[in-house]
Amino acid sequence: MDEFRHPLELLVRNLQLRSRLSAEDREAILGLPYTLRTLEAGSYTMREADAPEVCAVMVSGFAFRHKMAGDGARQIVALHIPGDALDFQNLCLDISDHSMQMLTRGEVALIPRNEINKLSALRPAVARAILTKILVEASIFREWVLNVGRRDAKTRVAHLLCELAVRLEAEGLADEYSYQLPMTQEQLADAVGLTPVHVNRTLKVLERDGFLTRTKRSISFPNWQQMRNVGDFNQRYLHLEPQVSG
Amino acid sequence: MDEFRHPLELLVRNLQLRSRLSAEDREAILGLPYTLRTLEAGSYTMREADAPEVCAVMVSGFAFRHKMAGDGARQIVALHIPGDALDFQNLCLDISDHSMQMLTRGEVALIPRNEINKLSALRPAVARAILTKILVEASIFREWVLNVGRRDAKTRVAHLLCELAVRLEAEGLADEYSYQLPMTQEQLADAVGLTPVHVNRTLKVLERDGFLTRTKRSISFPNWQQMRNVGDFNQRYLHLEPQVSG
DNA sequence: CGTACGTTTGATCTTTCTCAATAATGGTGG
DNA sequence: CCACCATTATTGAGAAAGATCAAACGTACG
Repeated sequence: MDEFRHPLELLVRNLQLRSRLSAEDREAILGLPYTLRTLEAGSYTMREADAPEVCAVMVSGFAFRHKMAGDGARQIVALHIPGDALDFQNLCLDISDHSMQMLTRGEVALIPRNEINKLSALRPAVARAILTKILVEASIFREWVLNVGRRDAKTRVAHLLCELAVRLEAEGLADEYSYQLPMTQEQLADAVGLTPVHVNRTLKVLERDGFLTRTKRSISFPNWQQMRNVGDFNQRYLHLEPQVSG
Repeated sequence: MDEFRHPLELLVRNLQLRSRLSAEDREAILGLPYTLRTLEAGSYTMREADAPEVCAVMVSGFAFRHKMAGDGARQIVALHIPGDALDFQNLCLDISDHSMQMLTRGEVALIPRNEINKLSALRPAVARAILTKILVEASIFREWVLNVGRRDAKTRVAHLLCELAVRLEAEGLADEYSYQLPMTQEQLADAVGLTPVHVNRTLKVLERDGFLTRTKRSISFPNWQQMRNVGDFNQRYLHLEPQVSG
């Protein structure tokens, strides 16, 4: 079942999580011109103040979006998994307000920005699917604000882990709420606005209390219901329930 | 100079901060059907889990977008000023993932959702202007995450005040970096992820050190350059520099 | 003029950070 | 396969930012 797969297949599947696309729409997306590129962990796909020219789509691997505070502190503001388009957020903006880095080694399909605009103009359903995806990303930002602003360390870390589990599951990249977490505790800390030391202690507590199991970089939840609870996690903000119309 | 003004005039101006609109585009927006409504401070324009049917545009007054944590804590995730559309964020989403409340008494123009969609389909420049606005709002969310996640109390509060100053100024609603701040310290606290008590102390420090002056609900910055500094504020993320194309 | 709401202040407590050291782990070259 | 190095994870002790609790003070408005 691991036959050849079109690199943009995952993007199509991702968009279809929330939008209906006709066969022609799907074909049109798969027909977009792209360049496939393999990137090392840590490499940048975009830097703050850059002018984005292509739209990268994650084919394999993980990436994160981040901003720096004046004192050098880093805040990760989003995580991206295969099927995500990394640059929908810049579609109409000429200067990037943040940076994007690979979390792991992975492949990325680079699509010229104007090709996406052309396609959107031609196919309203595609335009709408992209807009929907953009709005869901915004929803995730809002939840991220809440997470970082109003939840204590334990809840905060648990919430992030829950979000990743559900997103990976929706994409078909994890099952039974167990997945590879390719983040160091320092990156985790930058995502939740804590220090690495405190993230470490928090993970230990979650583990001690039986909410999660870690082995190397793999993570799993013995009791998903309980984990959701600890993480104050309600997936409504991911808008995965089928959307009907507009 | 306070003659009659079309309620959607401010929306048009707002969109034109980042997008070019032709005279016909502007007319088309002003031609949208709407219902004008006056809302009291504290009233909701939308609740989490609601199905949004109209798109509200702020004509006068202020509003805020917020989410609740499981323990009852509230996080304000966005502030809106006249000219902002409150529901672009829900344009393609059928269930709201957050709530919106009036900060002050104010007027709102309610536009049927599908009218906006129809107009977008008809006028690509309008669609693009709306998308741009949506992306800028997302950028503000990202900065909000950074603010709440990685800045200390003083910087955090200062940053929020700076953002409001610049946004109001851009809209022509404040001058010389002095404006009416219609928020209680409790609301301010919910916006920056602190307690009201600590916000109070922080404001006092900012005042004592000469970074700001407060009289009633009015606020001003004796030295804007210094204030920006304290607030670690760089307005790039507001994308107010003229955008050229795509 | 009294009530409700918002602000201010003090005292104390907690969570999280900081600093520092030690232990694993993974990858590399030999 | 092993020794070595660089990262990452873990742990402890002490410090600090911010939270909590409680009370007093203002102010606006009916």
